[in-house]
Amino acid sequence: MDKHSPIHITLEQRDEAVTITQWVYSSLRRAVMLGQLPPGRALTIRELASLLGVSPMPIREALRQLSAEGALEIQGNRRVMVPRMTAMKFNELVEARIALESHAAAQALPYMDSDRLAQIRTLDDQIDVAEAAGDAETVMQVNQDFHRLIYTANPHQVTMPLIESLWLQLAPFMRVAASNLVEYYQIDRHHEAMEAIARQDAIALRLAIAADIRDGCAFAASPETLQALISA
Amino acid sequence: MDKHSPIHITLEQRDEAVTITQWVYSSLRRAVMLGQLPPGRALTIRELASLLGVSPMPIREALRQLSAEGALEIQGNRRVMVPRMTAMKFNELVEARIALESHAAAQALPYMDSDRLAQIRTLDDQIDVAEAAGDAETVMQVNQDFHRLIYTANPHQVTMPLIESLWLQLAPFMRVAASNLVEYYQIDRHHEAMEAIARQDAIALRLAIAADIRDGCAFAASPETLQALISA
DNA sequence: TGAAGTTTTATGTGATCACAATTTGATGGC
DNA sequence: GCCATCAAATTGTGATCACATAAAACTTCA
Repeated sequence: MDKHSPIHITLEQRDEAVTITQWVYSSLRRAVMLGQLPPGRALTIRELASLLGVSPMPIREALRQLSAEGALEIQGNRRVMVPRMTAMKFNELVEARIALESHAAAQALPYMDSDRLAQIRTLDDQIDVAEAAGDAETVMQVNQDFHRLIYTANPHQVTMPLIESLWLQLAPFMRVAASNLVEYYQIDRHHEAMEAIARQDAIALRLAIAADIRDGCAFAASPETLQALISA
Repeated sequence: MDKHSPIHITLEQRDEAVTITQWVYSSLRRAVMLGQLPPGRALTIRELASLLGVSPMPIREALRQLSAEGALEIQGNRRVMVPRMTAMKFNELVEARIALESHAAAQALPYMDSDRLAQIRTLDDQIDVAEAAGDAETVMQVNQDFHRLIYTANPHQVTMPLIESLWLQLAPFMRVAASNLVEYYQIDRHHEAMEAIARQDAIALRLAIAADIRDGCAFAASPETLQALISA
């Protein structure tokens, strides 16, 4: 049944109030985020359907949505797979993140209030704890929440879906790299960002976000790491 | 059969080599671009199916893809529609365009060659012609091609899908506004951009692109025009 | 032994159907 | 005249099926 490598997806509890398609979507989305789907591996509808225990229909819809979001790629053969990464593409994704997220942060700054800043500080503390425990998985997860909580201060959301798309494209490769090395440098950048928010200093915030992203992705941009990611 | 207002979609010729879903997708996409689908109007799968003369299945897939791209919006009721516009959201979309496209232009600049620049100049001439003829439709169309041809000089594309998403969200409202007024100011900005490309001047290119977008959307940002768009 | 041609299998696409939930339109009461 | 209530119609969701195409496996020949 398995073409090349077997696939294992950690299923989450199925909520009755939600449609099967939505459940399949979030399941597959997390599988992509966690790097559970090998890049280049062809995903067949029927295989995923039996894997998740549903009919092919919700799988089709979820795959199309994920493809539209850049998480998956539809080849000419009409086969769908996790896109393969290249060093140049990785760099482009990081640069796009910097451009979009520093902009999103600046646009969100005027809407920031003390409540939200307090929540952001809480997340930063959680990252601290996870970092000390060497839990790279949680660090990445909460780090995303940290960034999202900043950008979503802006009630007129147009950038967040675009940013999520970039995260989806980077995540499977970031994770492989992150497992090698738990970083602690981000703390400084996060503090810079939080101070900039407190001061309502847009320029400083942009710089802090940009530096945070660049630092967080720099280790993966080393030739040997990238090579490992690509061939993986 | 029609809930509130009747819908008319200009169908393009169905290419046999392409799947029905793809044809439906491009048809609906263009309908959104041309503002043929009234914002807020609920789109039902069966209605579109009979309108396009296909089964509900390809419609479902196309709607999901367009929703993932931000062209359509799925409400809690599981109803799909063209998102309504607000003045603030319009502004956010324009600012996001500026941030993303000026970045994309700068990232594409090193890859630009004389062949592509010549093609870009050709498109600018076509805009000139359409402008003189008062053909706002063609102006918008070719103007998009103009921008796209700049950004896609970069062979490692990650920003173009994001930019297309912003275009999709803005287009239906831009068109309504553009029908009131055919602009000619863009020519200057386009010349600035092309000169910057010829000089490989990234900063000047960023400024030209940003100014072009801002100018092109400024007329729509006037309170009265926006009000007309929102209530339309 | 290896490559080309043929058969067999697997897969995506699209149509049809059943069902539950939502919306709509009518009805009755204040 | 207006709103709550209920019945009928509509709609999205998901499953199953048929078919054309692509991939894979097998056979055959050089």
